[in-house]
Amino acid sequence: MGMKATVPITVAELKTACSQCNLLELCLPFGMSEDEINRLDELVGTRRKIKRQQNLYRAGDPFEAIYAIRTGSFKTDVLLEDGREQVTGFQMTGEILGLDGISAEAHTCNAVALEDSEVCVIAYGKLEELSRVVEGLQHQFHKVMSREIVRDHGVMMLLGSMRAEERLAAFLLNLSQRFTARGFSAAEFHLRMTRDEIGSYLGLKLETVSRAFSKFQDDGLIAVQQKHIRILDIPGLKKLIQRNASAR
Amino acid sequence: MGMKATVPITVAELKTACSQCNLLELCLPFGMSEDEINRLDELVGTRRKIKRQQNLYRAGDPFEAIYAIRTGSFKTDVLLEDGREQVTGFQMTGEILGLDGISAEAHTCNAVALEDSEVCVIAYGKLEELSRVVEGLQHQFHKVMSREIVRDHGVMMLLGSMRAEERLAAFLLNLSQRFTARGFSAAEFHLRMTRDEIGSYLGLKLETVSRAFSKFQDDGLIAVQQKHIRILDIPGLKKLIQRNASAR
DNA sequence: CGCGAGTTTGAAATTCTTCAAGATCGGTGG
DNA sequence: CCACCGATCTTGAAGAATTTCAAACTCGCG
Repeated sequence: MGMKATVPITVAELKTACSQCNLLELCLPFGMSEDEINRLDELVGTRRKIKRQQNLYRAGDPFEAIYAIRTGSFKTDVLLEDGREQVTGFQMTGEILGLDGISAEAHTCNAVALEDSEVCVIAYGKLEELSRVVEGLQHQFHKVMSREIVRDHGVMMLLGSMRAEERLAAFLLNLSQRFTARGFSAAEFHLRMTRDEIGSYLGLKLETVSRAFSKFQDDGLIAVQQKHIRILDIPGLKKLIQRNASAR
Repeated sequence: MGMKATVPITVAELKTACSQCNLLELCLPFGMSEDEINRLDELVGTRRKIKRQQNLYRAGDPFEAIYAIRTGSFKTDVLLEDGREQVTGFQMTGEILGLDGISAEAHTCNAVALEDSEVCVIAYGKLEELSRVVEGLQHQFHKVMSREIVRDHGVMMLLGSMRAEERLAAFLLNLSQRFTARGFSAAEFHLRMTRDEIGSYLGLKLETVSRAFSKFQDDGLIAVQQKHIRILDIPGLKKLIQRNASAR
């Protein structure tokens, strides 16, 4: 096991050049010039595979890196002492995980893979360093963080002001839109999360989620078969969110 | 009204040196070296006074600056087409407003002064520029954004997994802790927001908020007199949050 | 083929909201 | 100086939404 400086390494196995990545328009480099993106190659140290149900990180883990999802999907959640779980988000390819850790130099939530997944590991120190010289990277990184804040406000709106069916409609439309952005069907997809996880995210019990799914099916808005969803009436779902003027 | 280059200007009226500010440990410069803080003087362009009930910015306004609260307090909210309001946060001195605007170069929520207030205007372009050369500023700014994300997750926990009384208890404890950090009493303070605004923030109707206040008073946890709050039993409030194991 | 995790559905219980009516407060004008 | 006004807050009672509890169903997998 001697170390030989000349041992050839298949770099592609370990590192991922952002410039070669097909997730460019969804991920951190979005909006950067070609020139700038080429300077990002040192940014992504390694990739890391995470098996379904495994943690990418846990609350309390020291913060060292943020992660860009290359394949697969995740949920993030926070736990209360008494065991209550709140899912704070579901993330898919191109989205960034771990931003919560910057504030206290430790992660504050758990990130769990919903399926076998792979992430690009972006050492945070390197990111700060590089974003001091690559303006586009600095700006894009700020945008990513800000987008997360805006997204969170949307979830608050959902949880604080919408009723059960509106929440689920908003959730489905959000998924649909994100699948579309990734080149998948807007109308047909597989849920990677359980009813319980959806419920936790939406502030509802799993039975309530299930009932809302059934109701949508009865109303001809969607076709559900366990985790397989087909949206039949997108405008109908949209109307649901905006019309029910009665708040909670 | 001729312009004379030699007219003496009382700079202190227009600009605020961070290095002279008593909010240092609460605000953006927190954690930076004295040396670094001295390089911040060009950062804060002007101060701006906002009267009670007036907007610092509105959803849709072009994004140009973030704001540090010097005096007073604010709420931020998002509105749905049908008029529903979701208060996304209450901010006090030293806290930063406007981070939501970075993502789309336009603000996505409204910021309204809850009392006559004053903010430091931090031009965003200048902030990016300066944070490329002042490492401490870069890092602190990232921390501020990350902290906002963590805070939002806490609100999601609140809205998604707690019942009415738990939410109010968590809200009061959070206020108490933030007042303490500012050198005010942890146990006695004036609420700057209405029951309706608290309700919107907590995902409850104002009557529910009022009833929870009354209940806490009956239980000897607090003394309420309209907006004046005296907390009598902080451990009691804390227990409320963690003990009620039954989730929603 | 059967097991178990995840899902659906029903009925009762609970929490929160809605509607309605008074009460309280700070400020204003006679 | 005081009565009154509007805004805000409190409280009660009825109603609605969601949860809880319980039981049965479905599907993929060993």
